[in-house]
Amino acid sequence: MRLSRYFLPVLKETPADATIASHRYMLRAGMMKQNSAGIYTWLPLGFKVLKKIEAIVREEQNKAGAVEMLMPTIQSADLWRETGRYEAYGPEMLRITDRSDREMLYGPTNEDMITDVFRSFVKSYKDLPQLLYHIQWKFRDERRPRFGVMRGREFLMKDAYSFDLSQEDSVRNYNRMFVAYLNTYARLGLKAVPMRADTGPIGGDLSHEFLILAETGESEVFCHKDLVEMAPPGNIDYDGDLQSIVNSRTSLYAATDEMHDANAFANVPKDKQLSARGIEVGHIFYFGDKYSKPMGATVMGPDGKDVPIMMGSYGIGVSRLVGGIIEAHHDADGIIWPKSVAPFGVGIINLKTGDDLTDTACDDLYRRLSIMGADPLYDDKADRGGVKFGRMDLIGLPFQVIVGPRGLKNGVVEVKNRSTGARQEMSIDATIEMLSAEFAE
RNA sequence: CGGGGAGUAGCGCAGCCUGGUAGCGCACCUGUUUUGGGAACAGGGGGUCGGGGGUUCGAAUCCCUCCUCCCCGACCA
Repeated sequence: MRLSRYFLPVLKETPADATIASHRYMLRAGMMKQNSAGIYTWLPLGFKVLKKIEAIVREEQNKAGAVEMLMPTIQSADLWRETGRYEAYGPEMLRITDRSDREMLYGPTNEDMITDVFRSFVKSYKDLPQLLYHIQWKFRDERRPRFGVMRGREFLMKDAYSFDLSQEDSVRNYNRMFVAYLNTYARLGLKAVPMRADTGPIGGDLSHEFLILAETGESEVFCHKDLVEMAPPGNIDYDGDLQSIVNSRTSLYAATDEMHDANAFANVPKDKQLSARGIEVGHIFYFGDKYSKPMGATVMGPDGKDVPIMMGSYGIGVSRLVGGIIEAHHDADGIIWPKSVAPFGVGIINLKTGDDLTDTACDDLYRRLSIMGADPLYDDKADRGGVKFGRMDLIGLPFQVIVGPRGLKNGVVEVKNRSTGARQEMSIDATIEMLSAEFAE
């Protein structure tokens, strides 16, 4: 993409309303624009990142055996009445009526709807287990939206739902999601720690929140230090034994403040105790027949009797992750995108547009990097060097190739690694070779 | 929902106390000179001062009311 033809409204000054890094940088880097409290327009750069994160989440869900579908954003109130949630949900649910005065709502979540889908078609235990998901916009009318996309009212969420005959069977799906989440966050460049979460009235220990550590996190967390640096499971057989992987995490202490047990935490070796703040980026949940029972979602078991389906739900806040990743990866100059989610792979800075030699070298680089799949963003605008450097640092692409007449005289360009800040001069051929290795996948 | 703060040009702000033709910086447009870390000079465009009502000869400024946004807390299947 040539910057001169892109839509990238960067801001020089920080909007007064933004107080945390991710919010500031998303506004300044032209990733989004606020429309009202907790509701944002995703501008091209932000949208591109959002879609990359979504793609990684999708790939990992598919690997784990989940099946994608899509449910609507607008739901009928009747469905929610069946589970009693229409009354119970409260003012966080955006309720609307259509032209015929039918009561509708903008979905804050989809348990009721997926249960309805399931009961419409599945009648036998032989069709279990099932694991379905979709990635869809949600709306929760938060009392206090804040921190940009970190706590928006409208947000993009991946929500998966599992259906099993028994709780024991449910654990297999639960573990699939648990492991898939570890892999997902690792690919996104995040160190997410699963922590025991409140299961509400259901009981048991089948609920975990995944949190990334960050100063600006909304929750206070306590955990064993080793959990933070633990390597992801990677490519494993999702139909194999996942329990040992899950155990490797759950055997170490980790809890948010609501679940914190100071006595248990005291048993963690002093030098391994970590108390910090965290951002919740995922939540997995087993809730049994909470929805299937009131909605009459049953299947016939091997013994010929109808039994309610045992369900779980598994959420990842996709739009929140955009902010979460920035919170984890930025410096005073701007964002530092992990390669996997960077909106573009490489930035090309032309320090003297209009100069034949420089233009030609940039065009050549741009073409070759494009073919290579490095997805370059070529700053071909007429701005001065300083403006271009600042802008490129702000939007945080992993690599910058700086091209100017001075270097070209000696046959070199400068390659800057945004993350380390290291720069080195090399020929264009060497640059292509080096970046080609970086983007080989 | 409790407490606090703020709405004046695209962004950041001053002006309000003490009423009298709406300003500054950046951004934007034109021109000239510049050009390897956010250029200089000259000229220029852009405003229902959040909305409504009131007081007054006169309201960005004083009064009433509504709306919106932000921060702290509580809340967060």
